[in-house]
Amino acid sequence: MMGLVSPRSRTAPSREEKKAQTRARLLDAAAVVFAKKGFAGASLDDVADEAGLTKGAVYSNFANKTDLIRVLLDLHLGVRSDAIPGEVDPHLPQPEQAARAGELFMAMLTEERESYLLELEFLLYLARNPDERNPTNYLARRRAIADIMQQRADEDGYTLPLPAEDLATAVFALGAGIALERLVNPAHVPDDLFGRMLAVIFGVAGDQPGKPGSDKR
Amino acid sequence: MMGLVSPRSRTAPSREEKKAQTRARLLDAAAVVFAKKGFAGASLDDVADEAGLTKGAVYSNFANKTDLIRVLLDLHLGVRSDAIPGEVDPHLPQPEQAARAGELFMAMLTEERESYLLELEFLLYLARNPDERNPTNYLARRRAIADIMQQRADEDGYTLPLPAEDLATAVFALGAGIALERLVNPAHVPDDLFGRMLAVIFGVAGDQPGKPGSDKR
DNA sequence: TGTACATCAGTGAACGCGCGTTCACTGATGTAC
DNA sequence: TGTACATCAGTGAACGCGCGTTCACTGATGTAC
Repeated sequence: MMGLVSPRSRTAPSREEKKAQTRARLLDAAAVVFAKKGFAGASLDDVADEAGLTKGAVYSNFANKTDLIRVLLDLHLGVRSDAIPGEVDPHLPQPEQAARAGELFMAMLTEERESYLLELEFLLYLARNPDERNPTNYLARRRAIADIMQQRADEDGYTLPLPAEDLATAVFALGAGIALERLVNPAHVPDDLFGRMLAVIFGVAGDQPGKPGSDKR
Repeated sequence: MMGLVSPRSRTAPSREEKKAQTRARLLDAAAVVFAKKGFAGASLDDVADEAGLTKGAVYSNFANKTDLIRVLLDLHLGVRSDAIPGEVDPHLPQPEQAARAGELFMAMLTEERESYLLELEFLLYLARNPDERNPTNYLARRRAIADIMQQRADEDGYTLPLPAEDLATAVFALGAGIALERLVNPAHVPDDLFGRMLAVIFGVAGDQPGKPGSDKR
């Protein structure tokens, strides 16, 4: 998100700018390192090294390791998959929307295995530290998806098989479960499984095996 | 003086027996402690304390911490949910089978939160250590479920919406995702969500408006 | 504009603690006679 | 049956290392005049 080039950019960067930059580098490095080794398994030296800095830089920008984890958590959780509904053309027929959404999700999993590892680490952390303020915008995200699903169902004149919010929860859960399985056994999960399941769930399950003669439109 | 007992129990236990018992106590303790703190976060002192023993007992029974993790992994992975299909009465109508299986799964989640935390820790471990021999009997379990689903579909005369193996993968994934969400936000996942989704997926989702009554052959 | 001083982000070394691992030992169990 | 020795599971102390955290310092940036 670099906007207009400020006059500053010809000058030496200000202290504030440099500090913000350092902080960002540390957070990026932490995301990489924590995904790879876990919160407990990764050291602050690992993080600093990955960022090309020293541990002192970490302590100059964060109170301690836990604080770093919390800030990172606020920054990352759930960001991954929020963009998908907006990228699916709502004018396509429903089964193709399902297939397309499934495809996008699977592509994301493949490209950003690391993000998902980090997210799992976050979820475990939250599950083990329930006192921790839960920064999930989970309910807002779920409502957003639920609204989209309801709206498209209304427009296209079909009925959702479950209340929209519950369906949204289930779809998230299915995605998370598929992601998890893929993380451990990539070969066991076909690429189009998520899309096909979406089609089944939304009740427009195209052709079924053993049922010849079903026509695509 | 207690009366007659089996000869063994009057005798002092053999060395071998005592060792096996110690090993079992350590493994139980490790399951508890690793679920609570994670592999990296929990120390062997924690494990030994939980078992009422000392670290030396751990090293007398396992080569090192990694070995303990591996043995525990072999022992626990996937054991949780395998029993469910056998507990569902196959003579019930399909939607009730779905509801019943969902109910059993949810009850298990609630009662054995710790087991699922441990399983997640395992999965993360496997995802991060792909060299590790993957001890999952995952494929066997999947095939077993797939066979059961196929068989019941055949008997009751309906068609599975996806090839049985893929459907089994998806059902596992849905369960895992629901479990994950529940772990973090127990209140956000209705108790009967899994059962209702199973009913939807298996195509007997009560009445769907706009779809004429499906007849069994 | 230049000069002198103040600030403070990041450095690098140090500290102390907890951890995984090792090891000499002990005392109960097993074995030979 | 009893006696003498061997074995070995588990103990408890020790070791060394890596970690989170602290701190005196440095040198670039900021400020006052």
